[in-house]
Amino acid sequence: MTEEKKSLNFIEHIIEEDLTNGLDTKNLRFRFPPEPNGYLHIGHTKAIGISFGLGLRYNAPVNLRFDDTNPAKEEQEYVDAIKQDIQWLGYQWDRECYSSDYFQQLYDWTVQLIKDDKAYVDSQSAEEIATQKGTTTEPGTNSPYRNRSVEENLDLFNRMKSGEFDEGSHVVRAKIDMADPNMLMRDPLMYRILKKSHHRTGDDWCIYPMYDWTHGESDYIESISHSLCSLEFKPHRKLYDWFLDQIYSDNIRPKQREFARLNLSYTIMSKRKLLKLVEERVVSGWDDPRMPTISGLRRRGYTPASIRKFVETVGVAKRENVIDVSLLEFCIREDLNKTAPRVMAVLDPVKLVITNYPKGEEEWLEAENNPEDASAGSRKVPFSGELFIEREDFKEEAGRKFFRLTLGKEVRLKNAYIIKGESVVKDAEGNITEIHCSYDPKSKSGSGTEESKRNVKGTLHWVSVAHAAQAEVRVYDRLFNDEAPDGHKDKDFMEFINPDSLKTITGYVEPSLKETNPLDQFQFQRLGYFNVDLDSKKEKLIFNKTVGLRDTWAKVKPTNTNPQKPQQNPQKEIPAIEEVKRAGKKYTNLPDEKREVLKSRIEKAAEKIELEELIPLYGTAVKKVGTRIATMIALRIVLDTKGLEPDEAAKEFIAKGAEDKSELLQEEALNLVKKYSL
RNA sequence: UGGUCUAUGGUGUAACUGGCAACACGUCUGGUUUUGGUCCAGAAGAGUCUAGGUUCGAGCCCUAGUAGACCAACCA
Repeated sequence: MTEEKKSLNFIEHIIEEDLTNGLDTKNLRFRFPPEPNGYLHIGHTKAIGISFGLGLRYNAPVNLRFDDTNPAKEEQEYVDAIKQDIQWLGYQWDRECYSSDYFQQLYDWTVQLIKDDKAYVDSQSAEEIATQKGTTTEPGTNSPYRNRSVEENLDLFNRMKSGEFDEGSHVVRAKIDMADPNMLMRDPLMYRILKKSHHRTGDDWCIYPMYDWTHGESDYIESISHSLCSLEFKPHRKLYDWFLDQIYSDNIRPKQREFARLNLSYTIMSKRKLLKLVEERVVSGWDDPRMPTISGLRRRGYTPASIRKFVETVGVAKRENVIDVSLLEFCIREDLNKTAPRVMAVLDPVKLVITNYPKGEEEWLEAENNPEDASAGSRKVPFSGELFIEREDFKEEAGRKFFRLTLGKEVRLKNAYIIKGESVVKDAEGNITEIHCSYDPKSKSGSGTEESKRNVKGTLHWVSVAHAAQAEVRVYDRLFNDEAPDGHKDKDFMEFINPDSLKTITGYVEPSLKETNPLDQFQFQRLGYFNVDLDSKKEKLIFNKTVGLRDTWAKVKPTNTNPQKPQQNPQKEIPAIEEVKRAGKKYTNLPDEKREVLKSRIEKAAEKIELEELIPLYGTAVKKVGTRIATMIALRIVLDTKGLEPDEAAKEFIAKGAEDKSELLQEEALNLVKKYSL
């Protein structure tokens, strides 16, 4: 299609196969079916990305379908939020559908099932039905109501619909098999009575269909060709197909396929748990920038492109996975690096006085907006004799790896002059209150002088004290201290909440930032990417830190407060005999030169092996030709280095090898035969 | 305990009909750079969960085992 030669994931393989088996590309149609009972989060973007991505790839329509069959939990507010989030991500659905649109059709089909003796009304309590279900190891038992007559069932179902009965008094069940090893096939519920008002159908209905009875039929009604969902629905597939069998005539037959859901390290994805964070005020709301919700990410400064790239990069497969947040961070940095204007802001200020700068002077210096984008142009920033620089950028005594400002050394002020540290002023406690320096007037950036082109090792960002604007800056850290907060059986995820996930600081920003709008994005040079918060106003600027710059310096600093898990792969100590086996496995499958490498590896390992150690290998080695060869080579070396004659077991092994089908093995064996004249 | 699914560098995903295990992130070098960013060049790191089988040849096929996940809501 559009891309060159991207490898296909397993779902694309399935589709390709269907296509070669005669499915018309025109009949391809997908769907994204959220339940409107909460906000979308980063986990959903995988499902969204898969279905909408397939739509784009095959130029096929994708329906947005709200799976709204449980009025107890669903609200219009969520419908609206979900639509907004999907649009913001940049995807376009074909039709906007609702499962509730199919209530009548579902009802009619149920009547048909009852007539066909495939469904019945059960009048037991929920508890009774549950105990009859049996367990995963024991079959269930039939309901006493299972053999009601068609007429009675029809009558009861009709009266359920008309509101004659209380909640919980009757349900409709499919008549399948109470002994099926798949629990979902043990006469699953199709309808329950729910006297609740629905956000779309109001009080039209007081019976509502269950998920299983709704989903496949909705797919069928909409002519969905491939119905993609996450792995926990795998057991539902059998039921999905059974229900489809009952009503299928000749339309497109939808196919459910399942993929592994997305897990992100240091966060949680469950709607229930996210709700708890909101309710217990751990975060400020669903769109708190620390939340993994789409709205949280948006407020944090993540772009649609970065999220789409992320989803694309994580891939699609069927095994459980935990994706490192560093990949998400990479995606947003990559995007923002190309697009975010560079500005200067000082978040932990210390005053820098330029002693030889004319008192009261100021000048407006040219500053490039984005070195990655020539069309971004430039702007003017005010400079004066009193500046703020980052406290971290100065050290009285510095090691040779520190190339920021120290006494007696030179650094460049970004877009300005080269300065040299002269002295410090301290308060009574010994804290530095001012740093004094001198500047070289001829070194002004862009002035064309020789001094302006001089190379100094360090470059510092700064703002002018007199011109800077004050701003509140919210710096976020991960919400949880644990890689998998909800992955512990014995501990609650709330125990892992990071108490320092939000730091609110007051910083100084260059004056150009007074003219910004919420959600505008910037790179604060040398610090990271920041955006303007939704609550920011001209009188009170508020910025969110989206993500820091990649920082290799932070890693070598002794005071690294953000401990990355040390994940150096320890060199595994492999026993010599194991080495021979391993090398052997691969032996026959390689070209000559690579085989030589392997051979020398075997030979080297063999020097450490005793003759007796090889005996167990004669047995297993008979099975695999590579192992046989490796063992033969090892045997040769062992005999050589120890100056031994082959024992009985070895002789037998050699004799077998000399008659082997594999020429490589024969060759090795024959050498030994000759050498020891066997 | 029954059923279903899964197993490939630290992480995630590839490897078509069996044929030199690749890509991205991360890590580490070096270079460029008025951001310790970007960019450029390079390196280390897996022999594909284990044991068998089929095959000239297995990550891929077969058998058994092990480990993990999912399944007993009038939720989706």
